[in-house]
Amino acid sequence: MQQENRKEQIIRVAAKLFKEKGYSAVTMRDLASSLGIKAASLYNHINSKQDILKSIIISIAEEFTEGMNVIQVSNNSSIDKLKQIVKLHVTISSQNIYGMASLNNDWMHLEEQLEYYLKLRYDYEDDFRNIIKQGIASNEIKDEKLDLMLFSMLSTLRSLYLWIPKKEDLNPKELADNLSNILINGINK
Amino acid sequence: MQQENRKEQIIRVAAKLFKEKGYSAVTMRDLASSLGIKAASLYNHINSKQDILKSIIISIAEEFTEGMNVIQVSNNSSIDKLKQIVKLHVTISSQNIYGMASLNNDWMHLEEQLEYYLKLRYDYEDDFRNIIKQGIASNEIKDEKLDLMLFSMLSTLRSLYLWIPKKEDLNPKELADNLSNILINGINK
DNA sequence: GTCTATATTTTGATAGAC
DNA sequence: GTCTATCAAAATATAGAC
Repeated sequence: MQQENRKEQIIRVAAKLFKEKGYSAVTMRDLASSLGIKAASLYNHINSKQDILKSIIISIAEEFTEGMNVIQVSNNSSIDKLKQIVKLHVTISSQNIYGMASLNNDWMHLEEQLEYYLKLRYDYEDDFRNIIKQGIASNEIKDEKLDLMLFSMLSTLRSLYLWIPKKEDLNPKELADNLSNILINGINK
Repeated sequence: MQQENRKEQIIRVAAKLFKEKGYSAVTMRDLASSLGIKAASLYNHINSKQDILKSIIISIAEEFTEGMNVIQVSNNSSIDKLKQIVKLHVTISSQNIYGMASLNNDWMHLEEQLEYYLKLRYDYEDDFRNIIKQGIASNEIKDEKLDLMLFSMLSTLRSLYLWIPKKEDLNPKELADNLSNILINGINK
């Protein structure tokens, strides 16, 4: 396990505070105070508050993009690709509980990187939609309300960061399996 | 249709801005500017920024509570109660697109009303969970992963405010029916 | 690498004229 | 009901000592 330097520590603690109150409501004094130093000292390690947000969001967004690229080129069925997507979200969310909050709620405060972020996001949704579409074409998935199915699955997956921390004894693989089952087969007996 | 007075207009426009940037990032000057007046003039109609947030969130939270109370006392099957919950979310979300953003993302900035809000929220989730539980007991719903089923449905329903605006020609009843079908029966063919 | 001191802007909110 | 003027506090960030 690699050692965490001060900059990484600042970003990690910032992400935690951003999850609790949102990016805009967290001050550099709040952040410094959480680290036991003065606000001015932060600037020896980071360029700006903006820059912290960028570090948090962009790295996670790129993880999703890379994960989706791997899934796309696999030769699995559409349903299996969906299961891989669920696993991707569970894995990344488990490892970035705090960062996922910023990704979901504070992306609009990105400035120079906003356009880049939005492109990654739209491309991801397009890839997701196309996998469902292929599943409809191959008769694996119901041929109705494509966008609504996408929205429903994506909403649940994007909210995982809120739910995972409430279940301490969570096995990521088991969660992914159970969640896949619910999303694909519903709750009906 | 009742006429909107200035206070109601302020709250409505504030909710829209809060959805775009979050409560903390919207200044009273932003809000005033959107209304074509000066920030100081706002205070002839409202007490504080806090008070605007409270007005937005609490009224919607109480709508959910009232809706859930009606559903609970009905004599419907558990599956039908779940369908009513879906309809409740679609209806309230359709009519409060902007307010739903604050309810979901800015509730932590409530101050005096925070405790009250959290009570409404927890009670709502408990009622929702109990309806699923009854469905399991009556053999309507799969007997597995109660909390995960609850989380999955609630995540989708709470995100409706993000999705509804993208579909202009939306019929709330049809949306509720289609969404119920997806949540209950899944996407599998 | 952290501190004190400080510059500059921006914030929510009030007083009082019209 | 809106304005101008203003306050006091809080914000991000920098300079320079240690």
